[in-house]
Amino acid sequence: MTELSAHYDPSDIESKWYAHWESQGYFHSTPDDREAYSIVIPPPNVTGVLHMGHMLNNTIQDILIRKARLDGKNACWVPGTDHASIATEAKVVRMLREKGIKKGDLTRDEYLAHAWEWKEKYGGIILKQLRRLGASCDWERTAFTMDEERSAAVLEVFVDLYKKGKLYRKQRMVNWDPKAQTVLSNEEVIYAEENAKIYKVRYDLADGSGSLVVATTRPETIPGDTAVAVHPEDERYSASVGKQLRVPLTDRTVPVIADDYVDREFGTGALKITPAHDPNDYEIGERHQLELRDTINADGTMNELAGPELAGLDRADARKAAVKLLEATGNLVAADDYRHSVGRSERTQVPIEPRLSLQWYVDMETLAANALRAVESDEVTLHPQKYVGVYKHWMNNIRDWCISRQLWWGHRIPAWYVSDAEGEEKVYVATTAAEALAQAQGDLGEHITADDLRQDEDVLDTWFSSWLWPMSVFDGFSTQEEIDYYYPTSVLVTGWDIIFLWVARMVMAGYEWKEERPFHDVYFTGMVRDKQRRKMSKSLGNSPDALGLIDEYGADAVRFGMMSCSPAGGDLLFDDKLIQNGRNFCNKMWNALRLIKGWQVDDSLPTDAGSALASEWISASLDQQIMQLQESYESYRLSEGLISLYSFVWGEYCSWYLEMIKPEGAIDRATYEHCIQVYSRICQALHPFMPFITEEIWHLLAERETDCIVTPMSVPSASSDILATDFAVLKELVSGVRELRSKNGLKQRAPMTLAIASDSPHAGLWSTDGEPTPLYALLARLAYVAELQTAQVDELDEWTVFTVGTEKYYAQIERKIDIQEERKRLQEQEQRLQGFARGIEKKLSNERFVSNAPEQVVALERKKLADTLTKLENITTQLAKL
RNA sequence: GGGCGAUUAGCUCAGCUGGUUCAGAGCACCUCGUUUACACCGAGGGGGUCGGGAGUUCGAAUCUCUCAUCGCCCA
Repeated sequence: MTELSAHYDPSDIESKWYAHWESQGYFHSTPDDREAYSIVIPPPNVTGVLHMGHMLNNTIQDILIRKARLDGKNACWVPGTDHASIATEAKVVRMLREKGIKKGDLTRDEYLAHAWEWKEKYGGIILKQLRRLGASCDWERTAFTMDEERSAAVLEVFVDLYKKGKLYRKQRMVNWDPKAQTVLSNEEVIYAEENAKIYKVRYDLADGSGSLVVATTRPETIPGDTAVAVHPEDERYSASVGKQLRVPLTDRTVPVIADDYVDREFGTGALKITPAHDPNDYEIGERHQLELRDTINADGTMNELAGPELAGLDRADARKAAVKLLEATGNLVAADDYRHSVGRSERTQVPIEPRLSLQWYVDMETLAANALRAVESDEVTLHPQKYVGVYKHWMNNIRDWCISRQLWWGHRIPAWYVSDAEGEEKVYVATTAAEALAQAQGDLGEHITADDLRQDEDVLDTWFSSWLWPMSVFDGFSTQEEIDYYYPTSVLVTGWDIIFLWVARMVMAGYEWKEERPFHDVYFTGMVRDKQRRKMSKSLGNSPDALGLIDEYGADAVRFGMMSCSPAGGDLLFDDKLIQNGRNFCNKMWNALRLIKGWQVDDSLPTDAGSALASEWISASLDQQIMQLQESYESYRLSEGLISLYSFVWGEYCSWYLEMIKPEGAIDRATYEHCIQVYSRICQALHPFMPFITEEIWHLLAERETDCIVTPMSVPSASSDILATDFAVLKELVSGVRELRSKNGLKQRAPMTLAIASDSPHAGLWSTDGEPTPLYALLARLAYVAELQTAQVDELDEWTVFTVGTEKYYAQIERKIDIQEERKRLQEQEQRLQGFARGIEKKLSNERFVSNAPEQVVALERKKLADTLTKLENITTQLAKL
C-alpha cells in the first residue's frame, strides 16, 4: 500500500466506482417496508446538453438522495426528459433544412417520423452526461414526457378538466411568435429596452374641421385602426369626440372616442386604436364595440386588408413602407427617436406580435386556490422562505393558462370538431378518436363517420405534461402501487425562475388529481452566473464546458466547488478557483490516506496516554460535527454543512489529530485502528457531497465487505464536550508558542522550555502530583516543548512572558523581537481592551440592565469584565518586561 | 406604477427566533518555511463597527420606520 501517488487522480477511480454502484443495483428502487424517499428530476429538455445550471441542480438532488440512502431509507430518484415542443421543433426544422426538406412540404405524420428519429438519435444526451457527475438516478425508471404512460396521463387530464368545466376555448389576444408560428406564454416573452422611432401622424377630421396628431411606434398597423381615443377630460380634444377621422393610407373613416385608459401626457394624448393588434386596444375595442381589423398574417406578413401597397410585406418592411407613404401624403408630422420596451420570443428572438387567436385555456381559479393554501399552511415548504411572498402574489393574481401551441411536436389536443346540420361547430373531447366519434354519433346521429371528425391541429403546452410529472413518472394515472408508495415525493429541487411555470402548477395538479401535495419541500437553487454576475449563456460564451471541468478536476472537485458557494436560493458566481479548492481538498484527503497507510503498525507497542486522549477527543469532536451536519440537512443548508465538514477534515482531523498521533517510528494498534475508524466515519459523512473519493478511500482504509454508498451512518444523539475546553487551551498554547518562535526568528522545531506560575488555574492541565499529564504529552509533541516548569512568579523575572486567553505563560528564549513593533502592538491591544472594559462597566453599572437581563447574561458580563481586566494586567506585565 | 428581496472584510457569502469575551468562513493579501502525507502544502499575521439616519429595548448586524443604492418579478 505504499504505491499511492502523491496526487489524487480522479479519472479512473470515478468511472470504476460508478460502474460498480450501477452493477450492484444500488440506484434502483422498488417499494418495500422501508420509508420511501423520492425525488423526481426536473426533466431537462430532451435537446439539452449538460450545463452549469444542471450540474448545480443535480448535484443537490444527488446529495439529498445519497444522504437518504445512507440513512437507510428507500431512496428513489427518477430521471427523465421533457419533449420541449418549441426547442425540439426548432432543432428538427433546422436539421430538415440542412437535408433540403421544408417542414411545409411534409405531412404531420411524416414530420413526426423525422422528429422521433431525431429524438432517438440525439435526444437525452444529457442523461448520459449526468452519470459523469455521479448522479445516482434510478435509470431503469427513465421517463419521457411523450412516452406512452406520460402521454396517456396528459390526455386523461385534459378530458377530465374538460368534463369538470375547467377548460374552455376562447378568442383572445395572445403572444404570437411569427417565426415559430406559435403562441407563447407570458413567461416565454423577454422584454428589453430597445431603440426605435415614434411617429407622429396627422389624422384629418372627415368634416374638414381640422385634424388630430396621433403618436405611434407601429405605423404599419394604421390600416387596422378602428378608432382614435382621447382622454374624456382632455380639453384639447373634447370638441372632436364623436366626430369621424380619415385614416391615413386608407379610404376609411373611424370615430374619435373617449376612454380614460388614454394617458394625456403620453405622446400627443391621442391614441390610435387597433384592436386586432394590441392587447390594450383590444380591451378598449371591447368596451366600445369596435370592429376588429386583422391586417397581419400568421407569418408576420401584411394581408390584403392592409391595402395593396403593404399587402405581402413583412411587418418590418411594411413599417418602412408605411412611413414613406405617410411622408408622400404629407401625414407624417415627425419621427422622433424613442426607447421603449419590446417583447421578443425567448426561442426565436423575433418581436412578439399580439394576435387574436382561438385557444384552449385552463380556468385557474380553483386550481390556484388549493395551491395557495398548500403553501400558506406550510404543507409545501419553500426554501428559502423568501419565495413565499412571490408565490402568493402570483397565486392571488392568477390568469387563465393558455395551453394550445401551434406546433406538431407534442401531445395533440384530444378535441374533435364536427359541423352539425346547421353548420355550427360541435366539439367532442375524448382520449381517443373512437370515443369522440361515439360521442358525436350519440349527439348528432349515426350518420356521422370518422371522416366527419376533424381533430384539433394544435398540441399542448409542454408544461401541461410536466405539471403531472411527480404523478406520471409513477404511472399514477393508471396504477396505484408505486404512486401510493412514492407519492408525495420528498423534495423538489429546481430554479426559482420556474416557480410559476412549473412548481406552482405541479402543486395544483397534485391536489386536483391526488388530493395531495406533490412534494413536502421545495429547494430553490440560485442561478449560476459568471464573476461579473452575468447569467451564463451560450451567446455570451461565458459558460464553462461542464464535462470539460469534470475531465480536468474530477466530479468530486466540481461538486465541492459548486456546493461550497451555493446557499439555497442564492446565486452561484462561478469561478474556476472554486473547483480548484475542491481538487485541493481531494488531494488533502488523499494525502492523509497516504500518511496513515504509510505507518508501520507494531502490535507490541502500548498506546501512549497522549494518543489515547487525542483519539477520545477527535471522536467526540466528530460526533459534534455530525450532529451539526444533521441540522444542516434538516434546514437544507447544504453549503453550510459541507463547509463545516471541510473545516473539520482539514483543520481538526488532518492538522491537529494526525499531527498529535503521528509516530516517530511505528504506531500502536489501538491508535491506528482508531484513526482509521474516524476517517471511515468522515467518508460516510462526506459521501453524499463527494461520492467517488470517499468510496475509494473507504476501501483503501480497510478490507471491507460493504460499500460506503450503502453503509448506514450512525448519527449520535448526544456527545460529551468535556475535552473540548482542554483541547482549546492546548491549541491556543501551541499556536502561542509557534507565534513566539515566528516573531523571534526561532526555528519551529527548536526545543523550548516553558514555565507557568504554580498558582495559575492552567497549572493542573499540564501536571498533576508532579507528573506530566497526557495533555502535556500532546503539547510537547506539537509545540516541541522540552520542559514545562511550575514556578513562583518571582523566579520568572528573566523569562519572556506571553498569554493564552487570560493566562500568562513564560518561555526561556533569546529575544530577537522587534521591540518597537511589539510595544506598539501591545499598546494597541491595551487600548482596545480598555475600551471594551469601559463598555462592560457601563453596562454593569446600569441598574436596569442588572435587574432586567437574565442572570446568566449578567454573570457572563461580569466574567467578561474580570477576564478583560486580567488581560490588561498581563499586558502591563509584558510591556514592563520589554 | 405594483410586488418581492438585498446592502456585513479587497471579493463571494454565513451570522436561524435580539444577549457565551467589541462580528465568522473561503478566496485574495503580507511574513516565514521545502528534515521524510500533501507547495493542489505547512506555520504565523493584517483586514470589517455590519449602506445612511431615526426609533423600540437594560441590550440590535439581528426588530420597526425612513432615506439611498442595487437586483428580480409583474404591469
